[in-house]
Amino acid sequence: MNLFEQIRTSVLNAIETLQDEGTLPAGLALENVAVEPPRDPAHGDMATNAAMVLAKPAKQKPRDIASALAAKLTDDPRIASVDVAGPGFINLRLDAGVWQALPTMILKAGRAYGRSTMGQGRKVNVEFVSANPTGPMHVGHMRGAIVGDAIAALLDYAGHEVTREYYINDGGAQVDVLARSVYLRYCEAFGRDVEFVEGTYPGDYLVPVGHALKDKVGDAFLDKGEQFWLEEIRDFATEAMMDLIREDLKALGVVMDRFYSEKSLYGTGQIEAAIEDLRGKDLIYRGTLEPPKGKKPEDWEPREQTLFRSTAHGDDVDRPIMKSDGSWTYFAPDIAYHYDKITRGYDLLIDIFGADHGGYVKRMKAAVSALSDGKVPLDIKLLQLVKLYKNGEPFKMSKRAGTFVTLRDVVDMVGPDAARFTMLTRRNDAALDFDFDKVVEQSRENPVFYVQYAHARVCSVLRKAADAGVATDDASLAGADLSGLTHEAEQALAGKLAEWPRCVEIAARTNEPHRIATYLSELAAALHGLWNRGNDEPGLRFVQDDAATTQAKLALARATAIVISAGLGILGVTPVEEMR
RNA sequence: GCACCCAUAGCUCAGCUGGAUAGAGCGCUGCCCUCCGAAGGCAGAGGCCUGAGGUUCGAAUCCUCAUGGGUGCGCCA
Repeated sequence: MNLFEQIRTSVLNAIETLQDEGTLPAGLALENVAVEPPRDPAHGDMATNAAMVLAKPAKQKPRDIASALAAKLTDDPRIASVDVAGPGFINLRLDAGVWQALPTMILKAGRAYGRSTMGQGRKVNVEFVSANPTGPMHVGHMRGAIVGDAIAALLDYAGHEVTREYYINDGGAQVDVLARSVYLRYCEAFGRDVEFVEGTYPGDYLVPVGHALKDKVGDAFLDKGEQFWLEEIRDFATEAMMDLIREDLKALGVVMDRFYSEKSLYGTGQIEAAIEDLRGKDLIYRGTLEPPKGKKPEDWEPREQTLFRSTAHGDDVDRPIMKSDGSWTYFAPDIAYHYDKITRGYDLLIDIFGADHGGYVKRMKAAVSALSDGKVPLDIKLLQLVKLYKNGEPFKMSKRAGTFVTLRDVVDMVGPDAARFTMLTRRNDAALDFDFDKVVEQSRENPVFYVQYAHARVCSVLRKAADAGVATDDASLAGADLSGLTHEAEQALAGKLAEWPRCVEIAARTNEPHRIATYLSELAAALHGLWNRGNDEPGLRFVQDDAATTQAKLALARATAIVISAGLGILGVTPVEEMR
């Protein structure tokens, strides 16, 4: 399926032949032998670094190895010509038939073209969003939701068994604050005057929750002390907030496989069990931490605490897991939660955090390393800020003034597709500019539009051909004879299509979905490029006078649309059939 | 003070487990629209890949140091 892998196999076979002949020594490490698209298309269709990689271990000159390899590679019927260039690159030009076969293969495979088995069914847990259940989600959560969902989809496409998971922080003090805030709204629902003092959430999104509570319990909690209602309102309010969050996620097109409650870890012995596991490894002890140098907290005083020896697993200092009053710190349930994930048998854990949680990466990795005896890797993606703009001007939001941009606001303004694609065009560790006007702008500079437009153009030309009586279903196009597709612009597009499986594997290996978005922009550019050439050279247009030629060209176009559709599918974006 | 992240064209950013002459869009300059969708197209100028060392046949990419920016740093999650 992956043309680059197929040719790489051919290169490896050629190396083996040379080894059998004694030209090359046996036992060479071949992992670094790569077959890649050349930087400059003039160099050919593919290039391999084999000779340069093998030169040192084989104790031969790279150019000599290259010449010997080149001679063997010409035996492969798919390889039309071979030449040695530069320090020892072997440039390959493939037989035109190889390119011409590609669209046919894609038409037969559909969106499965590019699927990879590299994951080998390994179980992966992607934990993302995990916003506190104290209010609606904002744009920062949105980037996390989109990136996490795309990573999950990407790994699924690359052959992993993926679970999307959300950790509900419903065990800390912030849900008590939520409960008190809802209590105020509840009182308000009875016409009382209330005051939102320091330490409560004044947002009006709690107004309906207060009313709902009134409907449920009547005046049972009115004029009662906190001890009578705190627990019940906490549960009620948390559930209401989670309903809100689930709805927002749904509006974005994100569906979690599991919501995992922090509270469920308390009183069940799970935290204790995780800590006991660490204690059994001699990683828990009583001790006193040094104050941080340089910036010493005002109220610093030496204190003996229960600590996790995270330094034994790469952290800078050991971390407290218990407060002085004997209750757990937030870190303890986090440890227990990850212990649970490990126990559930995942081969890989991925956490998506905001960049402001960067300080917790080392300790979390240390915990997972300790709990799994180094067997389960934890990859933590830190997401940088999203900066909002409106028409080029910074869009300031201030919680105090109440002009707080929620995830829902953004989705309502630009739609889930534009929001998702735009959020996936940048690396996670780069800050992202999000301009409300630009993400819906229909122009070359907006990649969302550019990629969608390419897909719509193909759909449009297929409709046009169908109107002219050409059979344009995938099965018919798969039967077309593509031997007439010899133009370099057509081959460039086919070459881009050949890169798709490779792109998927690189993106999946690095957990970087933005690579899919970058690839789609390039693929769209190749399609638009070919289309534009058709303006000057009528022979390159997709719809020709005779049906057979038209079908051949449409096969290439339709294959492109299939790959765009598959790529957008990973990003969670719906491909459109027309732009109107 | 320490840790982590970042630094690529005037601007916003890509850059493949290290590969050949570092790419795209915007902006700029010059051409082009009787043509399947010109909500544009083609061409051109524009770079010490922050700096200095190192590893390597080969470094924007890996390592060290420096500089500049972001984030965080014991009973908040």
